[in-house]
Amino acid sequence: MARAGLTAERLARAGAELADEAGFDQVTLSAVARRFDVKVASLYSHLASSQELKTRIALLALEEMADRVAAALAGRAGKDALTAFADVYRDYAREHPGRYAAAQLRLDAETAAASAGARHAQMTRAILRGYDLAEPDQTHAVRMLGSVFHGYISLEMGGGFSHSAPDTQETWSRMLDALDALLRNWPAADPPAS
Amino acid sequence: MARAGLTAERLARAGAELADEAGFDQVTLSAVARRFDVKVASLYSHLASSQELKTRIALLALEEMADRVAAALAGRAGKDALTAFADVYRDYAREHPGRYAAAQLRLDAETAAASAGARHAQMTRAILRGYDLAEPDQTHAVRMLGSVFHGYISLEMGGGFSHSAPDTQETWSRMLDALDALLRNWPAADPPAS
DNA sequence: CCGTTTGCCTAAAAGAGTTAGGCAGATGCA
DNA sequence: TGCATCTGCCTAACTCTTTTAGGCAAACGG
Repeated sequence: MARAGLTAERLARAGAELADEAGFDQVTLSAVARRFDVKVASLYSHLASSQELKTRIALLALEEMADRVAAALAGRAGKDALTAFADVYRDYAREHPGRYAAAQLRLDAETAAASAGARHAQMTRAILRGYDLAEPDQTHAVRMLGSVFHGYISLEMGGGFSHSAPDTQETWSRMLDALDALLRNWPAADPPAS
Repeated sequence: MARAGLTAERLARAGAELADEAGFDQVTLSAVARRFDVKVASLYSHLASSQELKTRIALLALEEMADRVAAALAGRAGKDALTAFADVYRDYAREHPGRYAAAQLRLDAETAAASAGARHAQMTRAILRGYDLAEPDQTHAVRMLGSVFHGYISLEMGGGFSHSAPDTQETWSRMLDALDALLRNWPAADPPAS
């Protein structure tokens, strides 16, 4: 029988395309096998399980996003960097909704350690170099930025802000303005009541 | 044969418990049927599909959260209200991770309209009464709050902030301080560069 | 008390994941 | 080049979940 030239990487790439086209929850060994015109069981020579396929898609997405962020951050600082950083994630999620969803997959500790996760953390922290934040506030701010961006994107993609008055682009810009203002003027612990 | 006394509501409630115990992705008609010691096909007298079960769990969770938020918001204003509001979501997610996950389910338009979603939106807006924000900034702020809380909780539950230095409770408090400060001093559109 | 409704049943099919074992094309070594 | 091994894809079989069709008996309404 002719060999199809399968590889874990090729399977992951096909899975990523399928995720973007049909949704991450439609990513299945059967669907991928169909795409290569191959029997499902054949995939087990390259993947240990359906879970591995999903994990590989997640890792692929994390790498791609990290690469884009790195490129976007080069030569930028302050609010310029903040905006570029945030836009990379939002744009990526719009271009590759399935991959973005995959990237939210909970990875086990060792897989996470080997992922591009560290690069993301590092680059998020790099954003803050343009602002004057000492530890532990820097960590708090890193976590807050991650939360806002991830939360916004997932709500926007999930239709949470559906068809209401100010469009979402407007909110996105104003939110970045607000975050920039906040980072430039990060409040001291336990601020006065008023 | 003895009747088990099944109801869509009872099934949803059992599904919610199962979700909290084993994860929302483990919620399956088979598992719920097992829990009632009933054959799977019998569930179809009460539910049109597995999807309906999931949707009902989501609606249940949204209701429960809305009730808790309403109770927490009574008699509070300003930062006090903001904190109570945020804590309700975070505590709910910790107590009922499966239900919280269910609440993130994408609902179709009519189901969403009939859900407690409107109450959530309304109460989020109520938080801002303690701050001086006119439209459209109010909407931007509502969306931002939703994003931060949802994003933070999902990252925290997904292990995104795992075992790093300042504990997550500390970040949560400081983030609320920061949001309070931000809302009290919401920047005008397009702020100066520095 | 009887007829209808309805709740749970069995049976069956389809789709997904997974494992075991086989065959032939590709690869490697003399 | 020739042969042995390896490896990639196959068939077969089982499990689990979802869903539909049709049956039987308990509950219910007049």
